[in-house]
Amino acid sequence: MPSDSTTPRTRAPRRDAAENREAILLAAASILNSDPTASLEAIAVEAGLSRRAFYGHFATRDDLLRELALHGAARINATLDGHESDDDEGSGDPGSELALLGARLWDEVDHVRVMALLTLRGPQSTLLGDALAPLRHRVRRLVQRGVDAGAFRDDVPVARLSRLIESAAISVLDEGTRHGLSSAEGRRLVVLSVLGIAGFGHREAHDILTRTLTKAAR
Amino acid sequence: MPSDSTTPRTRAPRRDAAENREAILLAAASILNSDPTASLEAIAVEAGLSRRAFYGHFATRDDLLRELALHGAARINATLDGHESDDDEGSGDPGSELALLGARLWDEVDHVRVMALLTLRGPQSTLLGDALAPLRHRVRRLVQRGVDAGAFRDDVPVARLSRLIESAAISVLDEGTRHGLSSAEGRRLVVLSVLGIAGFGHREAHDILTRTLTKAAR
DNA sequence: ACTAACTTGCACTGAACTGTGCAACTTAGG
DNA sequence: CCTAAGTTGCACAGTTCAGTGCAAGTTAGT
Repeated sequence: MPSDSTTPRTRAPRRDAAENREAILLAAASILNSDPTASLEAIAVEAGLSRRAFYGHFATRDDLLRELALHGAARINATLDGHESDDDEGSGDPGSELALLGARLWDEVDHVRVMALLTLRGPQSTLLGDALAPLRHRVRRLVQRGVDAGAFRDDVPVARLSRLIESAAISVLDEGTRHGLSSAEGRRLVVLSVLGIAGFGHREAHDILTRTLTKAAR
Repeated sequence: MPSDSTTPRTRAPRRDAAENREAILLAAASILNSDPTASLEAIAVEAGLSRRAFYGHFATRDDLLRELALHGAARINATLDGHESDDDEGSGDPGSELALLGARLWDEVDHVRVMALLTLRGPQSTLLGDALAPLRHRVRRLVQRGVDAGAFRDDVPVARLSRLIESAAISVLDEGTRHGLSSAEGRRLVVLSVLGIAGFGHREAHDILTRTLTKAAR
C-alpha cells in the first residue's frame, strides 16, 4: 500500500510495487484512450494485475484519473521549462517559436491524447484544464506576440485563435492515433497545421519548418 | 407506440406523438453533446417526457443513437445535393468551393457535434462513418482538385489533408459550443480555419472569404 | 362523447460496475 | 531463512442504469 510518511516502517517497500503502479498508469492511458469509460477490471488486467490489487495502489477510480492527469500535465509543463530560458522573453520570431513549441510538444504527448479526451467533456474536465493552464498561457502569450508583430492573423481574437491552434494540434494527434503517423511525420504535420491556423500560407509554413527544425537539432 | 406497417390501424396516430419523438431527438442531441454517457432518464426529462414514455418511441438506447446518426447524416447529405448541380463538375476555383462548402455546412451542424463526438470513438463509430461517407468523398474530391490546380498545399497526402480539414471544421464547432459563437462568426471561422489548413495564408483566405460569401448571397 | 393513442408512475429483473473485508498465497528484502 | 510487502480470489454491499409489465390516467382524433 502507499507509504504513509508517519508509518513506522520496519522494511523498505518492495521494488516491484512501484513498477506495477507505473504499469497501471500506462495501461490506463492506453485503454482510456480508446474508451474513457473502461472498467477498472479492464485496466488492471491490461496492467497484468487483478482488480483487487489495483486498490492497493489507488484508493478510487477518480484517484487514478487525477494521478494520470497530473502525471501527464507534469511532463508537458516540464517540456515547457526545458528550453524556456532563451526564448521566453520573446527573442525569436513568433512563427518559429510556435513551430518549435509544437514540435517539442509532439514528442511528449502520447499521454495528452487521454487528457484531451478527458478535457473534452466529462465530470473532471476542470481538473485537466487547471493542470494544462501553464501550457495554455504560454501559447496565448506567444499568439499575442505573433499578432502584435504582424506575423499571425489579426482577424480572429487572440483568445479564440489560441484555442483553435490548440485544437489543430490535437487534431493531428487524433489523426495519428487513428490513421497511423510516424514520429517524424507527426511532428511535421503538427507544425504545418498550427502555422496554417495561425495564418501562414503553406509555403511560408514550410520555410519556417525547415528553418526552425534544422536549427533546433540542438 | 411506433406504427407497425402490418398493424390494422383503426385511427390515425396522434399528432403530438410525432412532436414528442422530435423532442426526444432534439434533447438527446443537446444532452449527449455535453455528456455522451448521459442516462435515458436525463434525456427523457429534458424532452419533457417520462423515462417510461421514451420506450414508446425507441425500443432501446442504441435505437435512439442510430436514429440520431442517420437523422444528422441525412441533413448533411441533403445540404450537399442542394447546390451541387452547378459546381460538381469543378467549375469554380477550389478555394472558393471549399469556403462555400464549409459555410454551407456550418448552418446545418448543431446536430453534427453529437455525431462528431460519437464518431470520435465508441461502439457505433463505424455507423456514423458510413453515414458521412458522401460528405467525405466530396471533400476529398475537392481537395484533390485543389492540389492538382496548385491552389492547395501539396506537402501532405490528399487523404490526410482531407481529414485534417474535416477536423479543423469540427474544432470550430467545438469552440462554438464551448465558448459561444454566433452563426455569422462561426461561419466565418470555419471558412478561415479550413482554408488555413488547406494552405492559404490569412490574407488570401480573407480575400476568398469575402469574394465567395458575397457572391453566394444567392 | 367515445375510444384509441399516448403518457405516467411504480415495481421489478438483470446487468455492470465500484469499493471492502478477509484468508491464503507468493515474492522480495533483511 | 524469516517475515513484511504485495498479490489473489472470493464473497458481499451498494449504486446506477437499461428494459419490461401493468394499471390508471390524460389527450386528441372522429
